[in-house]
Amino acid sequence: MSSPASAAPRASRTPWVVLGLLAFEPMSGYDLKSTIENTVGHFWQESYGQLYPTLRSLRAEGLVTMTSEPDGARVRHVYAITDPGRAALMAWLEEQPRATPVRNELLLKVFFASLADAAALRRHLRHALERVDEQRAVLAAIREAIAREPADAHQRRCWTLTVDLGLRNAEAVEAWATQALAELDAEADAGGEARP
Amino acid sequence: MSSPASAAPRASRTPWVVLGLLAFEPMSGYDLKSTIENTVGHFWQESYGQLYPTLRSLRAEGLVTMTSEPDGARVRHVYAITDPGRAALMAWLEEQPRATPVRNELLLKVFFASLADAAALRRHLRHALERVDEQRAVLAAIREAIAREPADAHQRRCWTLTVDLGLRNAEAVEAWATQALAELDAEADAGGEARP
DNA sequence: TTAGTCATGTAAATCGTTACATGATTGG
DNA sequence: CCAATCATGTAACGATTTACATGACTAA
Repeated sequence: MSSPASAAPRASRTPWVVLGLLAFEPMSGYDLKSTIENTVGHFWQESYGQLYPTLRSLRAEGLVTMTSEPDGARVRHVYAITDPGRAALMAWLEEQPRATPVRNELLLKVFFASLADAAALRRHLRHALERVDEQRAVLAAIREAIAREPADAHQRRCWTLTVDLGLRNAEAVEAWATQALAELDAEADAGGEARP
Repeated sequence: MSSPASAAPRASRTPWVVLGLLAFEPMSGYDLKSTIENTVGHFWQESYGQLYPTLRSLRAEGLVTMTSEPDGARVRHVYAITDPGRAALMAWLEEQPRATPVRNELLLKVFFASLADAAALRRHLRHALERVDEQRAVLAAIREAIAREPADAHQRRCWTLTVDLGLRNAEAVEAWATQALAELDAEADAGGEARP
């Protein structure tokens, strides 16, 4: 008795990012993309291929409206959140966040590193340290963008909190990779191997 | 002149997890699933829906072989890595890891928390602290599983390194959430609001 | 004039999860 | 006998990315 598999429930968070940002300010799809990069970009990304279809369906559901503003020969499509949109967003914000599955390719290569040559592991660890610096620069830029934004204290605090965890994670990776490299050096010295 | 979009390049890392584990020991699809959970589960997950099709295509490419071992009335399908499979795996392990996009629903709710009621943010932070404890238990179990495994020192070190970063990340979240809750309390006291 | 950015999207393909389907074995 | 677990998968759907397509505006 095989009834058709009813399959996956709606799980995309894209609508919520969109509604959240539109709750601060009406914007175009293009603006949404760049605002996402400049604010939540260090822990959340969206592509145009997700954004535009999402805007279309949110509009169909009545959670956002679109107005066409003439801009020279072009037309800007500005989206704004509606009252039902705000209500849906609030309800979602109250819900306990679902665990977002973590996938870390660096750790995968570390886990299997004993199958490759010994230099590869060190290389990956040093590369991770370089990326920590880049990440710090990204976080600093976001922090400045927040500082420039006219917003009340509570709003600013919520935004800054996300940067804070980003910094702590960067520190965790830095301490981990540094210690790992030091231990590998110590083991190599003890084993009498040449260090690359 | 619209030639058909050639679309996404092969980006799945599932084949590499499979090849990596089979490089340690031949296994069935079922074994792969549970081994993944017990070893790399804290930073990498795979579903049967990914594993079985991947095993099929790896076999078609000659990177793994399948042997059918009778097991009572059942048949166990045991997969083993081939020499070309090992070569492909080594080459991948040498490559610099691509950045795996991070998506964190908790931070999304924190970022937008000023749009919801003030209690929700505290609730999410407290919930995060609880999940840190669960995560520590998972990591401890994996550490024990590694200790039970007969493996050489270097192999064991690589495996343990992944657990170490997991622990550091857990500490980062704990420190962050604890500090955030304390600061929110201080602000609430200063503002004269009731604390939930 | 040319590079860069603003701006709006679509098409194709792949990635990945969830739910389903099926049946044997094992321990209590 | 029954529940849990071993064991092997597939179907359907939804999520997401990448590449493409198009064109206006702007500053050097």
